[in-house]
Amino acid sequence: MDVASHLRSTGRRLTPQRQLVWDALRRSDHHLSAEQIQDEVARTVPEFNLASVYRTLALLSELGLVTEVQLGDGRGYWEVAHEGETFHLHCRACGRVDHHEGDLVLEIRQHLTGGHDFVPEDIDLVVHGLCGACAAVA
Amino acid sequence: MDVASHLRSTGRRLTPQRQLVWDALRRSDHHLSAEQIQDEVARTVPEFNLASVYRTLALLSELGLVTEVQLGDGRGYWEVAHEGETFHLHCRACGRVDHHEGDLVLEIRQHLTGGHDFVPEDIDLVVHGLCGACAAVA
DNA sequence: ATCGGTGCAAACAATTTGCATTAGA
DNA sequence: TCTAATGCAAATTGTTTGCACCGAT
Repeated sequence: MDVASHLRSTGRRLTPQRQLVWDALRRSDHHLSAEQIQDEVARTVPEFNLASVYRTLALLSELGLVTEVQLGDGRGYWEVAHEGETFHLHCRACGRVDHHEGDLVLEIRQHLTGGHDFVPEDIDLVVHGLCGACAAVA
Repeated sequence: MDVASHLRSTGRRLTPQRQLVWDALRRSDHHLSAEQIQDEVARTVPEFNLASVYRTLALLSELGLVTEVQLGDGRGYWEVAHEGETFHLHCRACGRVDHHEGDLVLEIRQHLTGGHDFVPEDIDLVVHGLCGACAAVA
């Protein structure tokens, strides 16, 4: 589950930059934009290059180690890839994003497989609304 | 259901540009990006301004007449707003996008309302995969 | 005659890319 | 060593905005 082996197995090199981006994502409990990753890494390695963040994310994504989520504000947010299929609960008040494992996405897949003339692959499900805390205040 | 009345009722003006953008969307059987709308309109009115397309889309969206969909390529696609809740089936081979009415989105809403500590509002569901025709060829 | 709307061009923001330099393997 | 990866800055892309002019009401 470490980057090193994933990289080596595809002939890629392990660089400090890649390790740092990966570490930042693992360490974080929430989704990070490319710029947030840069900021995070820059806390220990100032002047960390943003282009490297993007290139690393593209690579890690290709290797299936990270995933991008679109939350509706036009920029991409990244997280360590999950095992099962998950969807996102995005609070419009505090901005927090939770994942939800569970069988919902699977149900969607099954729903589609029966009858609809379509072979589902990736399912992007983002639910916008209010998280418990924010709903309580409102 | 025409733009004119919607605009007038909110004190907005009906301009040829707005009418043209609306017509282009109504006429189209699929989702259009801002640039595609410009191209479409430009067939009858060359030199149609792209900024006006964006401004018109923002306005029509605010009035609830059109909706934006994010298909994953970073740009926005637009369609005339639907009555019920729908989701999108996006074919990665031919690029076609179908909507699906039906109770799936409603089920998702219900699923969330029971137990999960979250108040769902907008549900963005895009299923990427292969449409019937493309799946047959593959 | 009023403002609201348009066109144009410049501003923006997120992401990508070309190229010379650096550094894993 | 040898080629892949980085840093930097410039280029792209989709979208937004400031402002002078124009036109729907």
